[in-house]
Amino acid sequence: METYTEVRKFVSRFVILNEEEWNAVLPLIKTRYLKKNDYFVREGEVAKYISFTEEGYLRVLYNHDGTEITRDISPLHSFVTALPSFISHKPSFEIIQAITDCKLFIIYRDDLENLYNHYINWQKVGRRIMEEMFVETQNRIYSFITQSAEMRYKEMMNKFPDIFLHVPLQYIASYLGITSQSLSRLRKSIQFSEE
Amino acid sequence: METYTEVRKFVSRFVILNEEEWNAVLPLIKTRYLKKNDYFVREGEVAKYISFTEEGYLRVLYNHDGTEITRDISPLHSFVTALPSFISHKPSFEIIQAITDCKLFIIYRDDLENLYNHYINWQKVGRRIMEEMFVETQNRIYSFITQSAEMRYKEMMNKFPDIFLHVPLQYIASYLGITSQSLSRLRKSIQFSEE
DNA sequence: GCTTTCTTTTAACAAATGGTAAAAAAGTAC
DNA sequence: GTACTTTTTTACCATTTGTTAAAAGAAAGC
Repeated sequence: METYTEVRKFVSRFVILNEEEWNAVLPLIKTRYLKKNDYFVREGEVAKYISFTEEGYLRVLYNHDGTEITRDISPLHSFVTALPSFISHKPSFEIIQAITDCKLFIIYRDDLENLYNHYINWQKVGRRIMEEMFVETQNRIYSFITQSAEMRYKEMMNKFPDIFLHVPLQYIASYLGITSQSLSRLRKSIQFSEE
Repeated sequence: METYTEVRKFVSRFVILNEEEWNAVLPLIKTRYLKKNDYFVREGEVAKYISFTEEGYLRVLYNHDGTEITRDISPLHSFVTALPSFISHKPSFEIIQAITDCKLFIIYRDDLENLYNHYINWQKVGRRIMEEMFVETQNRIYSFITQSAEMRYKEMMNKFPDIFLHVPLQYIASYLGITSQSLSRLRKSIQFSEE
């Protein structure tokens, strides 16, 4: 029997739920395993679930004139979905793919909607998580405006050191907004300036 | 007596409220006028209100080593606050300033919190608006990753033509992530390629 | 209206990043 | 283990954007 310890820890950062509220979500959670490179959301498919990365890393990308643009790499123990599709019920231009083998906890959109509509505190959880993710994304905007690629790279190393152990550099380069050749050059120059 | 037509229109895009729910917000809304260059949130001040720009334009900026970085320019009829401060109750590093004379509808954080806690549908409005703003911000991340400054400029021209009538170019340059000199050069080269 | 201040533009050079191509390294499949 | 595929690195040149400084233009104050 799953205990969903990490999910509960995550949710508790925003709203403290009583036992009834917490128990309401338990029957809605399914477990899904993905192998490396499997898709969680394919291009053109409607995103019907939200997922929590219990184990492993996902990336959110899209196809830009044949080039894969990685917009996000999910940290461990975070919620991920292709939000534009999830909220509009329209086909997703965003693709979600497993970077490593993954164990995901997923909830159907309709189940989540139900939960939201029956429990004001779950509605609040949804709002608070969105607020937090919005602020995170704003900070990333600031980093694009004010920082060089090198600084963005170094900050990412500090903030998510574990990601560098599991995620190909080309995805990281795209996340940082540069080509993998530029990232390679950056890494080389950093290496020399450190020695 | 204010009718808050634009606010209602905005909110209705997300959730249809019944009269009781709608009426609940009316006593919470205050009107505030700002002159050009007045501050809505000062640096170091806690953001105690959210505002809706009934008239005029606000910008969200912060001080980066003495340079003002404009992270956002509010379109007409949109909600604005310094969210990190608003949700954490901590002093704001973000500054919100009037670019033009403004008429704002504002709601105190505590009043809004109350509204959220008494009406699940208002909680839902908050969540849905946050989702939407999050998606908007994600799209801006994509534009930083995939587009040149010139393309970002052109897209902004298409999307917010009114902003260019009211907002100094230096703020727009910062919003686009470039210097005002670079924007000036861009505009010149676009002008020649059009003729 | 004149002066002062702030904003925008211009220019020349510097630095950062992209594009193309190919080699090297690492990972995967059989 | 070998062949094959994918990822990362290297190199060279092109392009974009930044930096510094100054001039031109526009707005604000008196």
